[in-house]
Formats: sequence, C-alpha cells, structure tokens
Amino acid sequence: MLDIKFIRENKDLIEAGAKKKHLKFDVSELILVDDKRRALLTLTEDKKAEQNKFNEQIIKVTDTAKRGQLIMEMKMVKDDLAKGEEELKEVMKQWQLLMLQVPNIPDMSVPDGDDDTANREHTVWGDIPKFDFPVKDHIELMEKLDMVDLEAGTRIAGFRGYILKNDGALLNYALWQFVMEYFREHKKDYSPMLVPSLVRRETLLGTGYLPQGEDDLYKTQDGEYLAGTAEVSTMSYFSGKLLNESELPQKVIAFSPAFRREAGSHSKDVKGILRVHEFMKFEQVIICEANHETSVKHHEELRENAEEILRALKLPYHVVVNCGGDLGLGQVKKYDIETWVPSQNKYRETHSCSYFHDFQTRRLNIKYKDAEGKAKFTHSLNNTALATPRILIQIVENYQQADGSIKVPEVLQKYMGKAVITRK
RNA sequence: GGAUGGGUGUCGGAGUGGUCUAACGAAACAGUCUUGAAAACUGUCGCCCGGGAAACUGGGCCGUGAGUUCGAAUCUCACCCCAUCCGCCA
Repeated sequence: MLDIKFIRENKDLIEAGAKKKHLKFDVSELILVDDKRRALLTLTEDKKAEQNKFNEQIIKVTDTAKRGQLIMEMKMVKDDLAKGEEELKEVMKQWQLLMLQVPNIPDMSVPDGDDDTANREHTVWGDIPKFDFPVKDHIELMEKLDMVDLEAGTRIAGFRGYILKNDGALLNYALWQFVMEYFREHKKDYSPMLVPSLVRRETLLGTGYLPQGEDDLYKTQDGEYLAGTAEVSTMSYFSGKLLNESELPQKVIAFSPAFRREAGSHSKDVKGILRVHEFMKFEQVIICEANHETSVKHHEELRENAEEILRALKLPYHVVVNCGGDLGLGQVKKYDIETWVPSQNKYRETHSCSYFHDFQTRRLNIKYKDAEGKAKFTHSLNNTALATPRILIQIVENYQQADGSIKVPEVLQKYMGKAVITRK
C-alpha cells in the first residue's frame, strides 16, 4: 500500500513503475475514484457539521414548537447526509480495492526485463566444482545413502511429499544448528524467534501476499492460512506498534515451517526435494527507520549475512538483481541468491532478499516516533537465512565423491559427528 | 463444544444518552532547580481526512458494521477479537 497523496502527486512514477514490473494498473482510474471519494467526504462532513449545529440549538431551545421545527429542518439535512454516506460507502469499496493493487515503485538500479531470464548477475562466489566421474543428482545420491524416502513421502503427504531420514535428517539438523550458532555468535543484534505458520488473513494482507496470492496459500476450514514464510508472522509481530526511534532497527532471525501450494508450477521440478509443499526456513527480518539509504544499507547487510552462510558452507553461488518483471507488488528491489546445482549445471534459487520501504508497514500499521516526535511508518526488509531441505541438494551434489559418498562440509562436521556420509 | 466477562489514545484506566474539545495516572519531550543525575515543580503531549503560507480551522475516530434517537464511547443487533471457567486433548 502506498500513500494516496504520494500516488496523486507522482502519477508518472507509479505508471512507469507498474510498467517496469509488467503489472497492469490504471492510476488514472484510481485518481478518478479518489476525486469522488474526496468530494463525497467533503459533502458528508459539511452535512455532519450542519447537523451538529442544529443539535446545539435543539438542546438550548425550550419552546416545543420551535424545537419541533428545528428537528424538521434537521431531518432534511440528515436525508442528504444519508444519501452522501451511501454513495461514499460504494466509492470507498472501489477505492480500497484499487489501493491494494497499487504496485510499489522499483528502484533505479533494478534492471528492465520480463522474467527471471533478464535478472542481472551481481556477484559470483566460489569455483564451480569439476568432477572426473559422472555427476549424480541429489535424488540418486540421497536415496542410495538412505537419506531420503520420496516414495514414503508421497504415500503419506501426497505429491511433493518427502521424508528425510538417517544422515539426511542429521544433515538437516546440523544445518539448523549451524545457522543458530552463526547468529548467536556473530549476529547478536538479531533476536531469535519461533513464529507461527498458521496465521490469520490480516497477516497475509499486511505483508502483501494477499489478495493477489490466494491460489498459492493453503487455507483451513476455520479460515486461517498456512504461511509460505516466517516473514508473515515476524512482520505481524510488530503490527500496530509504535516504536521509539531509539528502538530501531529491530532485527529478527525467525524460524518456522512454510507451506506453498505451488499452484501454477505443477510441471516444474516435480522430482526430489527442490520444490516441495512443506519446508522449514530461517528468515531474517528487519524493521528500520523510514529512510531510503537506511533501507539500502540493511538490504546489503541481509544479503551479506546469507552470503556468509553459503561461504562458510563453501557452496558456489551467485547473486542476481531481479529485473522489474520478476518483482512482487510491494518489492522495491530484490536480490536472489542462487546456489550451484551440479546435476542441472546451473544455479538455483536458495535465498530471496527484498526491501519494501513502507509498503508492508503501512498495511500492518508499524510506526515509530522520529526525532521530531512525529509518527512515521517504518521500513521493512527480509531475506532467507537458510531454507531446508532445498539447500541439502546443493550440499550433497557439490560434496559428492566418485564412490557415491558425500563429504560433510567442515562447519557441519561437529553437528553431524562425521566427516563423510557413506553407505552403511 | 458449553458458560461468563470484556475490547477506550504509546501504556494503564475512568466514563453507561447531551459543556466528552474522552477525566486521572504513567511513559515521552522541553524547561526550572542541580556540579551532573534522580526527585520535585511547570509546560507540551493521540491518530486520520479536508482547507490555509502560517497561527489556525471544519469533520471523523472509543474492536468492526448496521440500527434506535433530535443527539451514541454510553442503548439494541450482528460479526471479529481477547480473557476466564467447564469439557475434550497434547
């Protein structure tokens, strides 16, 4: 959600932004509706003021006849008011619907393009491993080492189901422990949180996943949703708050299961654990003061944190700047970090790092008092810290050896209790 | 699932039909005092929309929506949410 005043004053910017994001949005229509809204607002307010004046008189007048006449006159005003309010209600409905569709403006540094093929490479790290034996994919590797049972997974959970077992489970636990320790030791300014996945509708509206993303969300018979990321609960933790400037920035490292219907991706990545309906994620969230430079600074920090984790795991990755067409409604700029998958001979997304300015916080009503004591909407940002089981793919494939065994990344060995995963 | 109570500003909390322009307290901010701080005292202190260069000014906001009334934070209804007790259960 953007400020209607800003929208009115920057019609061209919004239009250019929508175009860059390849989203259809008619700003003129919104402004037209807003004109109506303003006119009706003025009208009804004037009528209310009139009514209040009559009221004051009625209290004072003791003469019954006079009083009766005043009440009659007042009724006329009331009728007009009722009509105006009726119209206003209709206009407000349209207005709110349109307001939820206004896209946030992408940053200057966001490249043009239709889809992820136009994303621009930002940095590359690590050497792509060269194998002197036929490369196996994660499914073959993990099944042979009894780390995963996909058949049981689908039998129990349906399409895209999986079960991690033995060293697969241990490797996953090891990654969690590693991430926890990384933040506990090196990023003490991040508060650890365990947040709900089962969430109310407002949390998803507030974070911008609704109304557009309805199809990709699971819903319960009681009307709650299953969130696709811990970002939803973590952001909502701050909703309705008025913080002091001295309390900013608020940094959180949150953990939760995440659920995605993957509607529209039915034919994509159907095998293995790359694209699953249920996964676990450590998510970084930052709430900061409303200042573009501050947002940018924290955006880089979130990206850097994720890169540090991948570098510690010694996984080759690159960072891309997502192009306009690959940005969500609320995002100003997004980096995707993609980590090398040898069997596919390409990088695949493992992290997504975005900032929103006040797009989310306006919807969630997260404010702070600035130096002048004025309440302002904060800015918000988030990035994956690590998502499992997807990252297991990159680990087992990059660390595979000729005999089908898998070396354990050095930083995980103490949690795994072994240096190599071999067949029993 | 059954029963009861409740949602008021940043927070606590009064108010049950008409000076409510929402008391009072706390927090916050500024000042006085002080070597400095604390305390005390004084002052400032909600949000949204409109008009205005500004001082200011009109309107709205007491969970949400509808209704009753000349007039609603206050009465009625519906919905949402919260709390407590009972039941069930991990």
